Amino acid sequence: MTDDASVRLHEALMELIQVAGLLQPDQTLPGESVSMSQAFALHELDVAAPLSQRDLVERLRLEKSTVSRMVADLDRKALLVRERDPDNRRLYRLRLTDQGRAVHARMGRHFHQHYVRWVAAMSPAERDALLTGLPALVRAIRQDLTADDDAHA
Amino acid sequence: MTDDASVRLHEALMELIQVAGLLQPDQTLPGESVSMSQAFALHELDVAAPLSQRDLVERLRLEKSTVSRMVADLDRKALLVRERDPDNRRLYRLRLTDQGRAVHARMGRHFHQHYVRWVAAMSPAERDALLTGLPALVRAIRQDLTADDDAHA
DNA sequence: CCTCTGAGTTGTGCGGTACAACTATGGAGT
DNA sequence: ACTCCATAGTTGTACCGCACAACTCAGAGG
Repeated sequence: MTDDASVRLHEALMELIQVAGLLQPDQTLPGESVSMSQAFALHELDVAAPLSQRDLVERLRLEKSTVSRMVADLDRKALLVRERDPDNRRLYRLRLTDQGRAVHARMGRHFHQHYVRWVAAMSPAERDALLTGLPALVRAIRQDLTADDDAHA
Repeated sequence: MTDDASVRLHEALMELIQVAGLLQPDQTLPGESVSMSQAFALHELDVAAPLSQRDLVERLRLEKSTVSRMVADLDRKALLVRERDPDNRRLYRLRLTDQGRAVHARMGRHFHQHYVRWVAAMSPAERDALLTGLPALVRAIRQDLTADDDAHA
């Protein structure tokens, strides 16, 4: 039954959260002074620049004031530049600097090392299963979220 | 290659973190005033009581001072009782109260509703894949962690 | 005894977040 | 044009969860 599946999913997700150390404060790169959320912001901006702060608010699901300070901090660290959109001077056009891209790349490589070890500790069948199931789960959660938003609107 | 798998795992996990709202502050039950870590503590104590605070420190991977205050809070809320171990009065023997168990059960049911919706939004094949891959991932991460601890010791 | 270890507590500080109130830019409606 | 409202971003403030360090207290060995 799907009920049993839910229970097992619950267990597995709890364990994942615990084992991944998601209860502790943000930790990204040992030497790097960027928080978890900042790392996500760098990623978003590396993949799809330019973005406004409003865009980041939606993608990171954070409050605009939080994003405002976070972006200001990244700017201070010269990881991104904020130029006003000439067509609409209310908006920023956020772009990573070369340094920002470099930090993002370094973090990527760092995490990659973990993932490689994890993948190596799994059988091919388990790996395939994970890479099928995990994206499906993300899709399912997204679906649930949008349904919720619609109901709320 | 396992390299490609790592990359895809990276992507999937990042999306999971984002979509699950793990960047926002702790949120457990809408009406319940217990934090994420407290919820985990309740779970541990419901499954395997009595536990000492030292046990919780290990299981939750938190600092002993954090656990101390957390337990004190749960005690204040009458969700658990702290009795000293008569054989060794340094240790506590933490046990949930009936109310604590009730809160844990309510939270369980609440999350369960989410999981049911998520599972329902997945195909049977995807569901099976997830329930194969996720525990395997947890096992792989644990393996990696213990290997790390050993190297550190 | 005296010292050493281990469980738990308390003082303190920090980082990340939200909420509310603010400024400033732009788009309508009359 | 002038007013009104919506939107993008900023600033003040407060909270929560966590770690680190220094402490107390109970037990074990010499």
